[in-house]
Amino acid sequence: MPELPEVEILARHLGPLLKNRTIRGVEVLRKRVIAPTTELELAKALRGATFDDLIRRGKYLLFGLRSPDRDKPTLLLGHLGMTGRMFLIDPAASVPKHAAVTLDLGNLRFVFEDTRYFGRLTLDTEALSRLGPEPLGPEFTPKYLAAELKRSTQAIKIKMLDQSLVAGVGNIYASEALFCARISPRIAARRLKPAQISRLCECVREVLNRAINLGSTLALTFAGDGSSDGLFYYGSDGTNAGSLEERFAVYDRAGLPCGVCQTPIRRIVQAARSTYYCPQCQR
DNA sequence: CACCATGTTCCTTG
DNA sequence: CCAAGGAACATGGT
Repeated sequence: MPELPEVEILARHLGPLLKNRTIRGVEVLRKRVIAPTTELELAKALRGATFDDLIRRGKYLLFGLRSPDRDKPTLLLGHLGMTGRMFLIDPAASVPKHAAVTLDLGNLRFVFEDTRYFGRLTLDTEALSRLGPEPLGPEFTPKYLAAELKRSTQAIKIKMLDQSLVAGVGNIYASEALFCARISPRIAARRLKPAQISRLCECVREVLNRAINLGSTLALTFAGDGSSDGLFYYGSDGTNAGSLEERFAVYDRAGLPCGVCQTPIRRIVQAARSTYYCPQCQR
């Protein structure tokens, strides 16, 4: 569940649940997800530490912890990769098959589970230094975007996925934002006109905000039960998540009619990833 | 068996 | 040095 809106919703839910809980033990089941931190370093930094705050930056989660024996707060960086999830379970309950890291919180167990193990939970915060501005923050302006795009020959869709351009937009919302802005995903970034850049800037904010607002309305438990614990965006469960077509105008809708002009939505491959767009509306 | 999947990093090429 | 392209990572669903 991993683009900016989903990470934002997770942070809002998990933050209050973790606040003031102290870590009693650390269990690493997949070393690769904590790299380059070692098991020893992680256990040393986290055991006895207490959760303070949880914020999102791009698609990253930043856990702030305080320790009785340390002056400075400890920062723990999380990333969900493609399939990562984080939730709290009863310590007596079984740990999921692809659990990568678990934290003993006494009467609760924090679980970071990730079937593909592309995610991260690490003390290494270097990745943050490579991130561009927050799309919902004040730095992400048409002026900024124009300056960044003017030398790039890359297709705008591919450029939107560049986390150093803007942090948090992924494959789904890149397609959605370009549809909203009526811009062809194939056009070279440097060819965008000022009016298009302004629309794109606004549309990025709009699609992300709408997804966050939708996520805020859902009753999520983050209990790891698989139905309402954060998989609000793919999920079989149309019950509280709403169907895909209610949420996405073009993503995963190849062959289905465009909601504006009825032209069939097209799927193309760019940088080895699917892009969906309306060939009529997006010129 | 084939192809597809919400992401990032590393290596190569130009 | 930089931009861009592609492979790798790992597992599961269809």
